Amino acid sequence: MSRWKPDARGRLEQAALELYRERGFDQATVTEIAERAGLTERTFFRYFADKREVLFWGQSHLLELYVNTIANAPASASPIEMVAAALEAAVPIFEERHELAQQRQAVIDAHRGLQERELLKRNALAAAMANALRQRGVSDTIARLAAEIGVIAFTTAYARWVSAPSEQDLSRLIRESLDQIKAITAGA
Amino acid sequence: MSRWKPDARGRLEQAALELYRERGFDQATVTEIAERAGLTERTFFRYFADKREVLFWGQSHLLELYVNTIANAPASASPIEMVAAALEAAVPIFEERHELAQQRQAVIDAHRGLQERELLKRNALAAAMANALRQRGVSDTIARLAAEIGVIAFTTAYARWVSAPSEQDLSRLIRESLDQIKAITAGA
DNA sequence: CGAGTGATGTCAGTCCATGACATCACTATA
DNA sequence: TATAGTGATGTCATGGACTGACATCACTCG
Repeated sequence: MSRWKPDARGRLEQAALELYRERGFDQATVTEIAERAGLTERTFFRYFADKREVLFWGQSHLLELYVNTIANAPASASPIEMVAAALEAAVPIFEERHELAQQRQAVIDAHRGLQERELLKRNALAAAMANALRQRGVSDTIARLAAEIGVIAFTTAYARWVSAPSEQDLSRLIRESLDQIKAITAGA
Repeated sequence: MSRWKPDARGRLEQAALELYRERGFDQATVTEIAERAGLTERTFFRYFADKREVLFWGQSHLLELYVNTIANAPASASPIEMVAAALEAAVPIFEERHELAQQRQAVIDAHRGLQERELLKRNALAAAMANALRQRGVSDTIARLAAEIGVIAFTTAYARWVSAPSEQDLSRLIRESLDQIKAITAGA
């Protein structure tokens, strides 16, 4: 038997989600989370920068997927098509975890501070995609705007997908959002 | 002479901006801010929910302006035109305070936590505009997307306007961003 | 003139977050 | 196989953000 139980990070993530659901984010202390995971408060803060981050750490590899997809998109694609391809590529990751996504989102929706963090993560995704677009030769402003538009389309679609009682096709919802954005701007 | 010096809130705002600029957000304690304003820490927290909010409280009346502008837009206007009109209406408020905007933005750009708060405020603006659009009969999804697009256009334009050494026409920058968004989506 | 009222102060307490240092199973290598 | 790391974790101390409960006291109003 090894010295420590494996997957400390995963145990902390699970304990945190449980406690945030049971008593709400503010009522759950870091000490409690750590205890439930069989660790100490200090160790919690070695894995996660703060009490909120524990709900978002898993997103870090999404960013990589988005960036790689844009980097490998066909040269013929327009900026918004590259972004759409990236969003599409990540769909399976979400569809495998619909229930977890619902639980997690309910916790976030109940707390301003968590919504803040979610927006920051979204912003980071947009910035990373913009950067990837720039490396494909897209001008700075167009890259930023295309990435932001993509994030909006995804966010809108994701919100509907998460809150839907029966599971819908996330890809289709994303495409619908992009089409609607196109219609809105064209109509001006 | 009245019992207290007037404008406690304003004094706190100014003291906070000064200290955040002098030593950075993390190094400035609330106690110091309150002392510089001739008050106590406890009073700071009566005016502002937390240490970040002091930089954003002033935006609260912007929201009102956006909402009113959309409420009074001509019935013939499209959703995105209503949003553009709202953004346009707020331009003078910013143009009167270019230097303050620069100082404030420098502080925010230097601190993740403040960027988070800024995103939350932006999100609140988008939500308020979406709501105003809904009351003008726009469907829920279109209202949300149009408001978000408007916020992106504004954010992009504002970033350029703030960082520009010589003062540019913010209205023009906003219109340019909207045009670029239109081009990006149309090209898909 | 006395009873509020409201902005501010005082005090005690909780929890988040971090730095410094200790522990000790495991590993590598001489 | 002895020994010197190594790294994940624990322990301890501390500071600072935030909150609730209660005190103060110039001002106002009847």
